[in-house]
Amino acid sequence: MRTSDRHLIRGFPIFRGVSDTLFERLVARAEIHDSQPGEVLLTEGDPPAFLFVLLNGLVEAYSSHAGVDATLSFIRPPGAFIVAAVWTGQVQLTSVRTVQTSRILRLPAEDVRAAIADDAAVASAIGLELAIRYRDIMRELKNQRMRSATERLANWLLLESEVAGSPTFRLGIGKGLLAARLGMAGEHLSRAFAILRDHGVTVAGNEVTVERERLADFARPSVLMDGQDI
Amino acid sequence: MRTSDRHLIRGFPIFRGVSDTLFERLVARAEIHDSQPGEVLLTEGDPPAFLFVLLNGLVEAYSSHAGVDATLSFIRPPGAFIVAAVWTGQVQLTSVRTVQTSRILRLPAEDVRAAIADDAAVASAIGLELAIRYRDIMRELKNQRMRSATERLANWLLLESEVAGSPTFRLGIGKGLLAARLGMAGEHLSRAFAILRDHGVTVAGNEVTVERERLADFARPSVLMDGQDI
DNA sequence: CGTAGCATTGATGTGGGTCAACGTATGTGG
DNA sequence: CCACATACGTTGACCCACATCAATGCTACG
Repeated sequence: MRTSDRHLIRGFPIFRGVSDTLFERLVARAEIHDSQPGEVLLTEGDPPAFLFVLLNGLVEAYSSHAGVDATLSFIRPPGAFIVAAVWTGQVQLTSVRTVQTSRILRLPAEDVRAAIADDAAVASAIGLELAIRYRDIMRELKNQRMRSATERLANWLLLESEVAGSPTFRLGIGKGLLAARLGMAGEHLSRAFAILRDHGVTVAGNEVTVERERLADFARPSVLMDGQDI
Repeated sequence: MRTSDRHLIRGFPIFRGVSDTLFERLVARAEIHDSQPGEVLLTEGDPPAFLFVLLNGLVEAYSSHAGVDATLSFIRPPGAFIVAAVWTGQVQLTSVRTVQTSRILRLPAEDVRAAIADDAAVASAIGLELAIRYRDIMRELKNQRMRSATERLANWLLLESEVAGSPTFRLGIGKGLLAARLGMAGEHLSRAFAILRDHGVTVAGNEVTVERERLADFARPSVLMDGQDI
């Protein structure tokens, strides 16, 4: 691994508070992998070979069962994925594929497990990442159980606009994928957008403009379901 | 805390590999609480005051939003709950209430956080618990997204029968609660049971008998969605 | 300028929610 | 021991969110 890469990743939350010695030990056999959209990084049912850290890009956790496909979550930098599988040593529950061109750090699972067992700072930092992932999925489950598809879209738009820091922004992803992410059919997404026209949303291709107040009245966002940790 | 209680909890997975010194430090300000069905143990939106460990009984994580209530998960012994909120120090995402008479250990959140920061064995053990919770919720999300309500019921019954080690067993909980747990209305649960009569399920009040093979043909269980970690 | 994706629109089907009525237990007090 | 109340489960009628299938439009790109 190049020194510049080493510098880049040293600052990642997954290494927060970790001593130089431990960092070197963790990174010794690590690899950085550049990945194109659509590349499958790991497959559900396999035992975890690496802990993955997303340096930049966007990645999708998904699953197939009995002919049904579902998108379960997106991971964005500086998040890590399959932390839980690495920690328990059990088989992975989801597959993961690249959505946007991404740069990914892979740490051999056994090295990670050894470091966790040895060092409180490592365990603490990776545990924090795991806790963030947990809360992410929990919010997703709540979102799924307690809101209609249109409400889910409304809250997604609200959050995107907030992250963009502007009422006008572009969807970073295709509408098909957005529909999957929100757990609805592509056709239904079109109709949901149509409904939201009455609640302060204007769509032009990939560009969306929202009147936040009006949309929020409809969406009823909640920090306990939207938002995101750190 | 009494010595007998101290002995009981010492063996719990959450303390696996933890030194006597750390154990004593963690337990110094801990309390054991006996709780009746229906008691609310903690409320979503509050900051975590304790890490909870379920010694015995059954407990339900749930949430309310905009007039909608949802049951999100059950925790059974020797599981812990709100691990993620304690780890991050952020507000709790769910409320938790007792379903069956339960005995619960409460460890002050700050003590837990301090111990995690200090000691790899503690961080490792509590992180493992968190990983198990993560995988639990992930399976639940998959279950929700990729199966119909009737399929969810079928797989629940299959799993219960397996845990009971017998094709005949009693539902440990009321049907109303079971419906909530499976994310469906009580009325629909009745109909789902009716459908499953054609697939090897016989119900008599609280007692269920399943022909496993036939039911499995319908339910199509998967270790990546059913089952449960340790 | 066709052809290959995507996205929208329309028609129709269905899983599952909701409301209401009706059982079926398990009490409780007369 | 019966009459009645309360809680819980079932059944039926109806409705709606959302899926599915099919046709059409839109943009892009060789």
